[in-house]
Amino acid sequence: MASKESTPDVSRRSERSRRAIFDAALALVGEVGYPKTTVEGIAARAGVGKQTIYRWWRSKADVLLDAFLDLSEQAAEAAGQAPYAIPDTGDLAADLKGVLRATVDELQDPAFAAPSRALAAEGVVNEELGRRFVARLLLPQLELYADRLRSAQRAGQVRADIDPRIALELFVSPLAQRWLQHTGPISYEYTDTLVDYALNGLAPR
Amino acid sequence: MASKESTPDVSRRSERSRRAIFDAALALVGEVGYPKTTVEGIAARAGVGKQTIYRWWRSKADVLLDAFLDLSEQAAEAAGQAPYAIPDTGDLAADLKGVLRATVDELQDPAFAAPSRALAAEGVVNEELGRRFVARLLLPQLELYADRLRSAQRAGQVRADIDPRIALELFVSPLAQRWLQHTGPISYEYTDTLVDYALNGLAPR
DNA sequence: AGCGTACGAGACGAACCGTCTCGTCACACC
DNA sequence: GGTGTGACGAGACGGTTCGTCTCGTACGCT
Repeated sequence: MASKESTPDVSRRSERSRRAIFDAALALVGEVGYPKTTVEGIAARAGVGKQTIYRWWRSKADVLLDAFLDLSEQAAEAAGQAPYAIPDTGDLAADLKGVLRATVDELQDPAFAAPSRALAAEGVVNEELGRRFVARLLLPQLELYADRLRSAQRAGQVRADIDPRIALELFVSPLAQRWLQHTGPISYEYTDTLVDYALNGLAPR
Repeated sequence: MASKESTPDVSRRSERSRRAIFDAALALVGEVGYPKTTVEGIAARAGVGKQTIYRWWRSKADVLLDAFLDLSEQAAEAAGQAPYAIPDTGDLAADLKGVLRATVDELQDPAFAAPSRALAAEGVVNEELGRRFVARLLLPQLELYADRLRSAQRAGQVRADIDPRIALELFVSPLAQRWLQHTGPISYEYTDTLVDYALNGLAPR
């Protein structure tokens, strides 16, 4: 006897509907924007009853989070084995600049940017969803930077007393803020500059 | 003959209603959250007809932006003459740490944080409003940091070839991102560390 | 084979939306 | 001061979406 609140019988779930809902949600967010995307609209486009959505998710934000996670997994598989590991050529500055340039490209891709923006915005105001978004998407990404910085510490290219988890924010957060809040333009030149400033510092050497 | 689209006769506007709407909007956002704040709710609480709100603003986000700008001005006046100018004692690190600590306190204040969060979130997804939010609130703040950094450049404490507008992001953006996206805790120790890392760089000196 | 349950479809009341229409009253203008 | 214009509070209105519910159908465990 399953608890009344728990999700229904997962083994009988229609994979076909699940995928159709993901596709419809991502498409709608890209086409009409997040605020105008409705559960009814998703259901209609997916050829699915509303109840089927409400049976498995609690809100449209929930649907979009799962849809985006699914999209990310697909993208990761398509991109090859290691999902977005940061290269380690021994040249820290070059490695970081390369990854940030790839991120810049990603942020310009509407298919990726629209749902990502929507989820980030929802997370700002809805703490519970925000924490899930961060834990499942953002933090794993940040951890890759931390790993690369630790490697640089072992190589003596970064001071040993530096906390990698904070250090990475010096170049990641500015890019994130410019993108999210439109506080400035985004370009390769900009991210390259961030890396240079972060590694060398603002004070004269 | 005024254009049909322009705002109605401003000289006949009720200041009483304007203030009541601001108070109600800020109170509701703080109490029930931004998504559950409605135009009808604001009108009812302010003791005002809905039309009076739609006559002067286009959306609840617009109302909240004006309400928050008003709140900021009041706070600035109450805090004294110069609105949040960054002190210049000659010790750049200490000055920055002081201001950032004050910002940390501000971000913990619910009366200030709730509407600020709501506007930031709306701005992420609504670019037009986002740009106004940034132009009228965020950029003026950032310019103060840029000014302080330019002063430090003249004093030889910051390299002359550094772009102050980008440099300030090294310590401002990480704090912003942690606060907005809940990517990590916020504390004096954290912001102090950011300033140290940014000024001295991650690489060994 | 059959039972159970997820499914598509859509009806339902509730909440808000944004527009509109009242009658009232404050204030700008003369 | 007197007058008339237009903003005001109030709320009715149709439309949209919400989240719940109730059907009959058909898929998939056991």
